[in-house]
Formats: sequence, structure tokens, C-alpha cells
Amino acid sequence: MTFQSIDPTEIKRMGMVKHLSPDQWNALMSIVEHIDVQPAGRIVNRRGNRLDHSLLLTEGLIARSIPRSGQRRSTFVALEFPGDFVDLHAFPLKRLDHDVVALTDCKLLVINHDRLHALIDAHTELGRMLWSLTLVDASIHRHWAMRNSSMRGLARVANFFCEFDARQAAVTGQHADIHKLGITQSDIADATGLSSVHVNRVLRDLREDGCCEVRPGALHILNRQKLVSRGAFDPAYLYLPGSDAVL
Amino acid sequence: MTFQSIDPTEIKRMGMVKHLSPDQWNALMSIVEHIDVQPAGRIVNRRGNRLDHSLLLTEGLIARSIPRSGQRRSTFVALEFPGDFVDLHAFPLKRLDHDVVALTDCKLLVINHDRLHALIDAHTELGRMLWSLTLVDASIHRHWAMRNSSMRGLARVANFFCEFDARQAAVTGQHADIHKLGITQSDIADATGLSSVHVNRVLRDLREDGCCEVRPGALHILNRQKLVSRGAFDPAYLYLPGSDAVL
DNA sequence: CGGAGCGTTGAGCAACGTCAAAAGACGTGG
DNA sequence: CCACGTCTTTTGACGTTGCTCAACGCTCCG
Repeated sequence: MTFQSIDPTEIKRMGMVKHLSPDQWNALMSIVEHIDVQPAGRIVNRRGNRLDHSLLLTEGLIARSIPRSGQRRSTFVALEFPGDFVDLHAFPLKRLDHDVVALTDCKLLVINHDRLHALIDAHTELGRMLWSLTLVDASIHRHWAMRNSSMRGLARVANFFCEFDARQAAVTGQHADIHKLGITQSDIADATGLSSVHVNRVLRDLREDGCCEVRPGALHILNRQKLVSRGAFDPAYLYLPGSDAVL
Repeated sequence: MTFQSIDPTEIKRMGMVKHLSPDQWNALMSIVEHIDVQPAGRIVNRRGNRLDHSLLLTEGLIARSIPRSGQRRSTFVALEFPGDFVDLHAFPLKRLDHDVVALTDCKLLVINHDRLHALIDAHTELGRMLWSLTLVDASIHRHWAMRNSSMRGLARVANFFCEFDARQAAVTGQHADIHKLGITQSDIADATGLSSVHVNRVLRDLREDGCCEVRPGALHILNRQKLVSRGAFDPAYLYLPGSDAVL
């Protein structure tokens, strides 16, 4: 763990936490203790450990990961982007059932549970909003279950990229046709429940179809409309700030 | 909707709500307005609808269901047993992203959101416990995503039956080798992401393997240890009351 | 008696996994 | 700068899993 001094007023509200009002955000920042820096590949929290703090991601990409019994690989059940709480579930639950893994180098705000407890008692609406944020996670889990249960390889990967695109846009505030993609084809395989070999073939099909192109380190969206169509993507489940989501 | 008079002191704490203390339970029962009876097959709540109440299941079986785009079938992302809140997520979120479907005839306690809001303001610990209950749902969603992404047909169905068995045991308070199973093979297909034809073949394999037997209307567990082994089942993700779950 | 829904089975095919080999990318140490 | 090891990507070949279509029997219920 690396500790750094932090000026909370410098941290920007982005992504999912834009659901919080500026006042709620400032209140939350007031109890942040320090910034935690984690390198790519590090397991930030291991399943079953008792946690006395939660982490708010400000830079980088994180996966929630469940190890497959008897196999080397694991299955991803969600990706976390800047502006997401990566393990707020551990605040009420105390223990997590899954691992939290840094896919790229990450910066995280550390929020102590006792201080959060006191803060919520004083700001009941903030508490309800944090509850909502964890339920958006649940909605995303449902979507992942649906996607990996009922969509074929090509649609599955296309839908996954659409989610990536939409969430990234929510972080930066604008759509981009090129995303820095700090994940490997093997990561995509873990997220979609396909083998990495099959992911590679699906990526070729998507490229030849003119939807998108994955080069080492970046995802190029060639035709967003086509990609959305191939992946039958509807972003309602993301409850994105600024959409007609009602939180 | 059918309305019935209700004596809250008659309703037993069972299943997941056993996480609530008797005092919390009584407080919750004090704001129940009436009992809602729903027939098998009825869509109790449709996705996107704005809800001003949540439902606590006391009898029957309910599925959370996401329609597949462009297909007749849908995908189940969780089953709800007696003692579960079926749509408490709608309390903070206001709108659900999925349908809630009665698989069998059901009885449900109707809890108004405004009254719940007031109750939680007076009992902050109850609020936190309800938050926890929704996060157990999230944990179950994660498990379903993992199961349907990374397990093969036979293991998938076996694991599903293990969950059914464990949750049913949590409701009745004892393990049973025969479960009334008010669901069809097509329902099992929707829950596991397989085709109903393939489910039928997997059930034959499980029967010939001596694990379990599905007859119309009932699941017979022939060898629980074998079933758990075939499904690589570990119930930790259920955070069952009475286990070492820490809520 | 007839229809509707469910369970069962077979045949053929498409999707996907596994194994293996080789080439490219990248960092490290010499 | 090059040599080396490691990780990733790519491709082929082959086997398996699981889907689709189709037909038929069963049960329940009108």
C-alpha cells in the first residue's frame, strides 16, 4: 500500500458517483483518509477477508472476480470504472464473496467503515444514495448473468464492448471511438465466459464485420450503431447519471 | 390483486429474513398493509414500472426474469423463496430493470415505501440490515453469472439444484430429500441458460448417475454428497442465516 | 373427445473448447 | 545493442457440447 497526502477538493466527481449531489460528495470526501495505489494484476481484496474500509476507484480498471473451482482461470462478474465504489458491498456485509482485482494500475480512495457509519447517520439521504449505488452493481450483475447465459459469442463480446464504451463515456463525459484498453483477450474471455481462443476468433469476425477492432492496448469502435445492433445493447440497466434513471 | 386482513404476529420469520432480529421483524410487520395473492405465471412487477411498494414473499416461488431481445424465452437471474424480499431493490432505485414472475401460486406481504422510509429513519440498524439483504441478492446474481458462464451443463444444473436444496432448507429449517418442485424443465432451462431439450438430457444423466431425479412436481435428491460434488457447490455466497455469515 | 402444455427421444448441425505450434510484443540483463 | 524469457496473439486441426428441428407420447382439462 502506498500512502499519499490528499486534498479532497481536488478529486472530481465522475462516472457513477455523479449520482451524488455536490454536497453529498463533499461530505464523503471529508472522511477520505488517503489514496491507495495498486499495480496491475494485484488482488486488492481477497474473498472471505474481513474488511474495515471500502475503496472508491479514481483511476484505472478493476474486475470483480470469482475463482473457478478446480481451474486456474477465474470468471469476472463486473468491471469497475473510475467513479465506482469497488467494494462498498463490504460495508454492510463485512465479508466479500469474490476477489477484487486490479486489471491496470489503479488509484483508490480509502474510506473507513466506522467513519462512513457516522457520516451516514448524520446524512440519511447519502446513506440511501450509497445503497442505490450498490444496487446498480446488482443490476449490472443481472445483466452479466443474462448476457453470458443467453447470448452467443459474437453478440456477447459486442454487448460487452458496448457496456465498456457506455461506461467509459460516463467517466469522461463524452463518447470516444478509441478507448485505451488495458485488458488482454484472456481478460475478455474471463468476462464473457468464452475461451481465449474463441475470443480471438470473435474479434476477427467483429473486425471483418466492420464493428470494431481490438489492437494491443486499444479498442477502436468503427461503427457504433452496428456494434450496438450486433450486441442488442440497451444501456437502461446501467442507471447512468444523466439518463432517465431515477435514483 | 387480492386483499386479505392480516395479523402480523401470525407471520413467521423464515429464510433470509431470519437475519432480522425479532424486534426488527415486528417493526417491519407493523407497517405491512395487506397480503397479495398471485397465481402461477403472473408477472408481479414489470420492468421499467415505477413502484411505490415492495413485496416480501411468504409462500410460493418467484423468479427475477430478463426478457431476451428478439426471442420468446427469457432468462432467469435469481429465484426467490419464502422469506425473501422480491423487489426491495425498487425501494432505493424506484424502477426495476427486470420482471418479477410468480412461478407458482404466491402470497406476498405488501410494504409501502413511504412507511418503510419512515420506519428506517427511526430504526437505522433495520435500514442497514435491509441493505444487507439486497446485497445478498447481488451475491447470488454474481454466483449465477459465474455458474452460467463457466460451468458445463451437468455441473450447472447440479449446482442449481444444490442452491435450491440449500435455500429450501433455510426456509423449512431442515434438509429434505424430496422437494416439491413447482417448476418445469423449461424453467430450469431459463435459469441455467440451456435449451429445454438439453436440460432434459442432463436430467437423464443426473438420474443415471444416481445424483437426483426430477419427477413431475418434485425433485428427489438421491445422493446429496454426489450432487454437491458434481455441481462443485459451496453455499458461502448465500450468506445463510445460521452459517458463519457476518451481516 | 380434442387441444394445449409438458416430457422424451432421435438426427443433424453449429458453436465452442482443447491442444498444439508459431509468431509477435515487451521488458530485462548482459 | 542484442539475447533471452515471458506473455500475448494468431492460426490450424479436431473433438465435444449443446442447439434446432421434428416427431411422438403423456397428462390434464375443458
